[in-house]
Amino acid sequence: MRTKNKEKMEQLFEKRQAEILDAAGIVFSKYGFAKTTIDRIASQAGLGKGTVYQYFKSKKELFLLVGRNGMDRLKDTVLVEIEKEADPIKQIEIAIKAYLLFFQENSKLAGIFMQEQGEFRRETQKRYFEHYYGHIDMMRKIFKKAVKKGLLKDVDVENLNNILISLLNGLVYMWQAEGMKYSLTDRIPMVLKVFFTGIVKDEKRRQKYEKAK
Amino acid sequence: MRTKNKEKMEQLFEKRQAEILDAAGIVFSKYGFAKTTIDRIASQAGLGKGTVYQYFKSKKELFLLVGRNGMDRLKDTVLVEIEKEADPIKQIEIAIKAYLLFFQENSKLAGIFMQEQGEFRRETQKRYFEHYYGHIDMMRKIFKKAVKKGLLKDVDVENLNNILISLLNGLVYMWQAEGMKYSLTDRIPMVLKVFFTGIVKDEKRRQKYEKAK
Amino acid sequence: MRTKNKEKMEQLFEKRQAEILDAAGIVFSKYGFAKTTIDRIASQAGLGKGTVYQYFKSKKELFLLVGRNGMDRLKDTVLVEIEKEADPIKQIEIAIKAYLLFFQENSKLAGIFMQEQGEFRRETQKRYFEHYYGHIDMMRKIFKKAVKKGLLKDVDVENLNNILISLLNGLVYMWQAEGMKYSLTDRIPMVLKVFFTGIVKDEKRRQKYEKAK
Amino acid sequence: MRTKNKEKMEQLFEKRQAEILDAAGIVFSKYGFAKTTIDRIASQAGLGKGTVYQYFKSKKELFLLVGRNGMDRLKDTVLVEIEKEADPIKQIEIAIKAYLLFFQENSKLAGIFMQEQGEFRRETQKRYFEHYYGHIDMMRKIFKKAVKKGLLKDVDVENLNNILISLLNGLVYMWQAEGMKYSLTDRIPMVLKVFFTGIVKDEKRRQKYEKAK
DNA sequence: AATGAATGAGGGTTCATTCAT
DNA sequence: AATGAATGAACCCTCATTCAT
Repeated sequence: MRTKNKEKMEQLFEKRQAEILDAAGIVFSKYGFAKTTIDRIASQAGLGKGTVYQYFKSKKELFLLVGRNGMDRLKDTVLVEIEKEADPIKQIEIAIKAYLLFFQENSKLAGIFMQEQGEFRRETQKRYFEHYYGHIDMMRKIFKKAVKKGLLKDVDVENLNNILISLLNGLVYMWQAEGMKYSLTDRIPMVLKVFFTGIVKDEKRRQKYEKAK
Repeated sequence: MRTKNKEKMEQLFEKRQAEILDAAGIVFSKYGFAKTTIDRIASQAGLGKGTVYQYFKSKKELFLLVGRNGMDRLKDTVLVEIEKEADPIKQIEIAIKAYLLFFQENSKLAGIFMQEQGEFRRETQKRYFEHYYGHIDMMRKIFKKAVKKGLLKDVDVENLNNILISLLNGLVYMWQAEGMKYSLTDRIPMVLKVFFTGIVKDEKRRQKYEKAK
Repeated sequence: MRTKNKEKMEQLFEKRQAEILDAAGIVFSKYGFAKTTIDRIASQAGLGKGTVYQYFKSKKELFLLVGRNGMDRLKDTVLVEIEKEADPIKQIEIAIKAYLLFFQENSKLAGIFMQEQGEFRRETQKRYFEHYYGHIDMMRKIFKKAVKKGLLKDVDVENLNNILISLLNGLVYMWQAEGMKYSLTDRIPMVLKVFFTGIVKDEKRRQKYEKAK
Repeated sequence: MRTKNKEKMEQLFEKRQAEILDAAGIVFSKYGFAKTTIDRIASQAGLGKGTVYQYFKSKKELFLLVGRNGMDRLKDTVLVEIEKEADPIKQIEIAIKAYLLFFQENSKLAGIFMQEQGEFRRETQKRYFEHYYGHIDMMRKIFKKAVKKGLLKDVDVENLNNILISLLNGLVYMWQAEGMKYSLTDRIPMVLKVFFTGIVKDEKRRQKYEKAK
């Protein structure tokens, strides 16, 4: 009986937490960190201001958790998709698709990640990238496998991974910055084409750029 | 006489403005927008707080102008370099190099651009990209020329341009976010290789991704 | 049957009340009024926060009752001791001893009385002294008796009483303020000597101060 | 010129500080620490809230400084009076008079000292008594001199000093607590009589209490 | 022109109190 | 009767901006 009650309480607690996190995501993404007030988050969640503080100890923590939460979901989403495939090249393709689709569907998060970098980079640098890691590391392994199998050119995987992550982030940031006026996922074929095959036509010229590792 | 005096005054005014802008750049990049106080900017510039307000109407304007200023310098730098070359592919190569070199040498600006996106995206969206435009448009023309000359694959230039800008921005952001622990310019060869020739080795597979426009 | 049940209930109620009062005494004396939270009192009492409010209507009332409670115990203690003696001078001696011993053994209360004066003096002035009264009045009567019997100099009893109470309170306050580093009861002989016989040796000089009533 | 200007500024600064300290003294003594708002202090001083914070870094600091300030004035006042006399017994008499007169004229301070003890004793214990020290030490020296000269009974000076300070504090506290309904200075003759000559008439009984040191 | 003292709007946070379970 | 989740009033403090000198 007691145990059951306790469980119920915990479930309620987590439900509330999630509700507030959701509300916070909406408000933060709409107004940005600085102009968001706890009052607004509370009323967005249909709660009193004090209640928010029962679940999160500060505005900053709440903001950071919205971000972390999104990160986790991003990683999970990508992971789930990747595991459906065995071929490394296909996996890269899928990861790119999943990544861009995720932000298309969770566009609020793009702005929040950007803010987090801008506002809290100095303090959360390490923590921030620890969370990226799951994702980055996943990609790194795929790249390694692909190189090993001779499917990819023999390049430095770290470097390559860095480039892909940068490209994807950059696409999302730009999309956000331009007001999400176009479909992010529509860009996927072109991204794959460029990333996989490059843009230069002339073979002689291509050779020239193949030297890099 | 009068006129001369007036000119002198104007020169002095602009010199002061530039000094404050410099000071602001240093302080904003160190503490971020929110934690920067006008007091600190003033004392960094060796001036009184009130004086800052003689030259700029608000903290926000000052911040935005630091950004705009950087943007202008970025555009000019890239432009100057590009004009030294006639070959479009070389121009692209040069633009990439100049872009990354610029941020390596003006690393403060990367953080400021990031903040600007995070804090003021909502309000400055248009103005912000108007300034990117100079730069973006420049690239667009080069891509067009290259496609026309048959040096590049026949792809949608808008889309392609978008991808390159995203890649470069993404690289700079990530470099910043990771604490500028490595050399940004060292990545150039690899960036060129990927962007120009792609990463996939197997010809059959490459074909598959060439379909996109 | 019913009555018995009711009595039991009342006993339980009073037991709870006393428990909470105890807990409150501990917490208030440790953290002071302002920094004490009802939550802490509740958990010190092993109860829920809401329960505290079933027994006391506010934090302030609770605090004041802790004080009043202590007062009552002080008065009772002194009274019990005094009644063992008939001689007024002895009674004064005993009262002084009992007073100081009480605070030595209930040192928490000294701090609480001090706070009460500081925080609530303005509002509780009358109520506060009504409770002192029992004690003060007791002393007054003894002084009167002693003067009447010619054991004490013929001085204004009100005034004298005031002085003794002040002296004792002052001793306790100072002892508290200095961190209770010494034994309060060790001071008793000296207090008696001063209060009963004064400190001036020279008889001529003594005469000079005897004029006051 | 510059120097003169600087001096003027400093004078202005100190004048403002003193004004705020005064205003704070009035408000704190009227409402107590907890119920005093910085806003009220500011408006009492005829200033804006922010200005108070230019001169004092927190409400607490301000409160503590009001106290310390009073302490210093008390010590100075007593010192000045004492130095007018050479005879130790007279000096004690004068100190008692000056002490009680000071609080009669600065009755606000009594409440503030009380609060300080109640609210901040835990944190300021040492600092608090360091400030009493000037005063206490002064008295100690007088007592020593008086004992040495054979004017006082040969008792432990530390202990005696403690008793006098306690008596005086106690008188002030009680006077405060009872609403300052009577004149504190009117009590002086009686205080001197008791402290100097004691209250017991009967010589045989007096002997009994003379044993203590 | 340069200054920095004065200002007060604004919001994060705490916690006594309430009330539905 | 006991509980503790929900509440919102209350207040400290910061700092961009103004303005008199």
